[in-house]
Amino acid sequence: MKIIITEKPSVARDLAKVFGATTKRDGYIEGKGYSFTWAFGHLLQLAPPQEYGYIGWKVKNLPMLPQKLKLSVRKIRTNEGMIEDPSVRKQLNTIKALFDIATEIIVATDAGREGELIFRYIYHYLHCQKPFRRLWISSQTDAAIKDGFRNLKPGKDYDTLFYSAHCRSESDWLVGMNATQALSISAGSKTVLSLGRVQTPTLAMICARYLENKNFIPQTYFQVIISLQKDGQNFKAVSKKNYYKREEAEEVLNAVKSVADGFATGGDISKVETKTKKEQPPLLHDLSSLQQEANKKKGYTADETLAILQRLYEEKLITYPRTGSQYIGDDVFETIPQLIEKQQQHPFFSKQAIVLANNKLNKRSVNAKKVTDHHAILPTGEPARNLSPDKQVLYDMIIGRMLEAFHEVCVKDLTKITIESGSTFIANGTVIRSAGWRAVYNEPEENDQDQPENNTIPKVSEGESLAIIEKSIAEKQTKPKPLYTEASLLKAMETAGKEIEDEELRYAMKGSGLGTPATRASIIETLIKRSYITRKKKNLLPSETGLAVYDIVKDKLIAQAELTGQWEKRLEEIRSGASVKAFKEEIKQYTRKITEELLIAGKELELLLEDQG
DNA sequence: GCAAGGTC
Repeated sequence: MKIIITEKPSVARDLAKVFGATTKRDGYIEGKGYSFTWAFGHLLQLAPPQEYGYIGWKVKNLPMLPQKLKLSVRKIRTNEGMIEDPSVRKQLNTIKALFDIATEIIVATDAGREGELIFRYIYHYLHCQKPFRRLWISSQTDAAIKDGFRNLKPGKDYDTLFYSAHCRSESDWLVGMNATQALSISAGSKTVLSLGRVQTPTLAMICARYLENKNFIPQTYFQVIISLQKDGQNFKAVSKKNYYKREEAEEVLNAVKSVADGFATGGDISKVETKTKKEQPPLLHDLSSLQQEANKKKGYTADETLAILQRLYEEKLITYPRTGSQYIGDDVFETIPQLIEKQQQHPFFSKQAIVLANNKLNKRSVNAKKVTDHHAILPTGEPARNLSPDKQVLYDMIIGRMLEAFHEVCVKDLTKITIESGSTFIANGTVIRSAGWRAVYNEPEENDQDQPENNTIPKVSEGESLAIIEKSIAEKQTKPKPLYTEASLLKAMETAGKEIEDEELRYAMKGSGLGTPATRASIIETLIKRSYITRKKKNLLPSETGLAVYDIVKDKLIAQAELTGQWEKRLEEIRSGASVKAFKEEIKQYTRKITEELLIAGKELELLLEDQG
């Protein structure tokens, strides 16, 4: 019996179907000499400190540096505290029984670092010794699966990938557990003050933005606005300069030769520039972009969106949602015309679905090289009837984005007119020549409010003089960067590291950022659970505790996105063959250092937390 | 009581 193990049940079902295996057993599917079993994510986790004899949270235990970290079965929280998850234990027993009778093991967990770790942890925990081969595919179409099985790789080809995954896992444990205990103990052990490679830089971003916003001193400035007329059509122009004194603006205003001042045509057109701009459609959705859209448009939290998507996925209405790729491969692209055709009955999108059916599809979102473990989120094409309102909203966002992504470019004429009337004024106009993908939602763009755009601008030419029928002064204020919302925080986590100065570290974080698509929502929830941050309307605000923790760690490496960059660089080196030993030693050193620092620094928090009661 | 990672 050949045993295939996947990361999650849905993949096992897809593989079994291709092989024609149809007998459903408890925890696996059987047929044609194969058994397809599965994990559900990580079944095993690094054992908590008490399993090494570090009982209670005590300074004498710190830093906790066990000789060897152990694995233990995933736990769930119950009224009696943390217990082994019985469904996980049961599935491990199923996997063990299958491994015991296996003539061959084929590893089909997701094609990535964590997928490798999910299998290796199971394999080691079960003390399995049998050789295994690796399936490495990034789409679940029949063709991709068949091709993948014809090209199974020796398991050992992925040993270094496992080493890098293992280092990631152990390093997060060592730094996170020790830093958390050190800070919590030295602050008086009244509450859990957690710290970690991902959560602490995330907290730092929220706090830094909050303080920047709070301490921002707005500056008043003035613009002079004129209204011109041509052939009975009005449009606005704004002074080229901003003025910081009202008197200056008034001088400029007074110099404007308006009709009221006795000038029938006091606005001289000195320049007309028109250029055509092609605007590509947005890419297909990945989890993060969808969470951002759902937060902006509907106020859903990242966590809520993920939960709703999981239900849509379990009902087989959408493809795998926890993806970090906004692309699909050519094999999936072949199925797109049918998926679009199915939307021709859609109450809102039918018209554009019909338009698309008759158009050549835009292939901007088609790039097999940019498909990582999973491709972009798509509908499966299964009929979606009677969805709850929440599900309908997200399902429609996925459909809408699919239609946009395969649509034609939007073509616009951008016109910039320069007008002289005492001083220089600028009018900007945008005319959409061909809406392309923008026809899907048909929503106006968000404009830069400093430069009002005229949706239509009459045809004018250089040398013409137009009537100025109105003039006024607009008083404005400079604005701080806005507080983070979940949408902007997700974006910031994704792109964290883009500003890192060291080129190598910046490169190492490219395409990863802080956390992963699957974990960002839970990182935000952790910060809320610790009372580090609160939600206020759409904004995320730091609490007193959050700010106090930030103040203690803000200059330390643990609060910087660079830490992830440094690790990613080393982990990639390990994946390509570098020694694990040196990195592990550095992590130990860093653990000792940060633990020692926090045991001292946390004392500053003790009084503050007492004050809060 | 604690990390970050995965998923029902």
